[in-house]
Amino acid sequence: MKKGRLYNRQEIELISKSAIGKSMNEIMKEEVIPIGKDNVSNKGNLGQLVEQFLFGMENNSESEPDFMPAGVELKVTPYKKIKGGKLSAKERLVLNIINYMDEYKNDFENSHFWFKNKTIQLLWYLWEPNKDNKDLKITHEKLLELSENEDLNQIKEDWEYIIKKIKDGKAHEISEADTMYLGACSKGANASSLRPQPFSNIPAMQRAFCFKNSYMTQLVRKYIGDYSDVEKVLKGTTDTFHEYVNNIINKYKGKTQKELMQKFNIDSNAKNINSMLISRMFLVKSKLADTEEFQKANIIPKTIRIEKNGKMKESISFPAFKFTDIVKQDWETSDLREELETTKYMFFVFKKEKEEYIFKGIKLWNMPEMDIETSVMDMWKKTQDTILEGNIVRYIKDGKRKTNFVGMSENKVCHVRPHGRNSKDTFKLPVADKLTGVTEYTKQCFWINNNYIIQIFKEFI
DNA sequence: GCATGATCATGC
DNA sequence: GCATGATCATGC
Repeated sequence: MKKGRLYNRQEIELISKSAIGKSMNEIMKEEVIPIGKDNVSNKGNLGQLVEQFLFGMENNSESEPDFMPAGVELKVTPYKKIKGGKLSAKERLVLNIINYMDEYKNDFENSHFWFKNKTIQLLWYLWEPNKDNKDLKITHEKLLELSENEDLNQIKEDWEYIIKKIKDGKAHEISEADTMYLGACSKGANASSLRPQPFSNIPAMQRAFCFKNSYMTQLVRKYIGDYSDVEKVLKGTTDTFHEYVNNIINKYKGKTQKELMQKFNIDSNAKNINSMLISRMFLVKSKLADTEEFQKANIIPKTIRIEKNGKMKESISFPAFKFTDIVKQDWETSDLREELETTKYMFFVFKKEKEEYIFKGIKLWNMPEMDIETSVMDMWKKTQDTILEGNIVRYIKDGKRKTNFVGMSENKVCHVRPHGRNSKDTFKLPVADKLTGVTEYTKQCFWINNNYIIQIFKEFI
């Protein structure tokens, strides 16, 4: 039988199936193929170990697919259980590094991305906390043929978007949140892993193509479990996501809130009335944010109101954070940084004219890297310090506690403010507050400043 | 009118 | 009962 890199597609699939139900330790014990044993790394890099012990391949960093001439790329990737018993990808799937100097010369069909990744043999393992990597079990496999994939058109559109940024001399402005399914994630230790780009003198952060974490989560749910209850936005249409969204927006643009409420037969004075309206526009029963396409692309819909004077009264809230989580994290791997780098926001704009809010359209936006790495980082680190030092309450006046958290006037992009049912809705503090001695405090969250975000809505004002 | 603390209505 | 998106209330 042929070996290692020379396996054909059927053999690759067969061997992959034979690994199901086994941990790396078990596979290594079997010693089916004891090749390359001398340079086994003990770091527990499962991808490398699978290559060596399951397929008998030497480690390589070739720029062609792992199996040649079969043209199959091997990927070993984790998923996990999250609350409610649902499954989720644990990581984005990192594909090939983007060579800014070369990749733009190609069409999608002869791109390096396509050459390397058009056929991917996936091996999924279930990640569990506090377990050695080599004890985690491989549970599922799937040969992913991108050419037959229902998402191919979107993936191609994403690839072209990234390439266009390179051609425009804007490789340094690329963000993983730019695109829907195929992203360009940063690769390298930190922001100092810079590379030249062909149409600008500004060095750009090294990036790799990846399937976004959100996209991988949907693959996990589709091929491993939990898929049935996910509602699709695109039903019985050949439109792409963006075309479909545009059609819907054009249909309702210019209508007043009252007209929309009548049309959809909603009578409510809920604070989230506008988000109820947009769910109805898209004909979805669940929340728009919970639909397959929004989940896969990690797009979060938000409604905003612009007042007659062209300003927003309110800032934009995030879910409450846990004080105990913030102190455990580093900025580089923090939840907030991860979210801002990978999330695209779809703002549904309602503007007040005369005495009525009118639906004006949508704006897709993700926060520029520059703001994340300066203002947001600054706020996050100060928040962590404040909690760690137990230095939350500054003083109390009229029964209201003034805090030392970063305020709106202190930071151009974002701030920290309460976010709970009321002031008694609290989370535990890791360190008791010095002034008051309390060991729990009103839930807080990060907010995007209204006077920062308003600048992106110029076209609606 | 802005900044900040506080809270509401919904849906699961 | 809780998380969440969204907005209200008040003092300077």
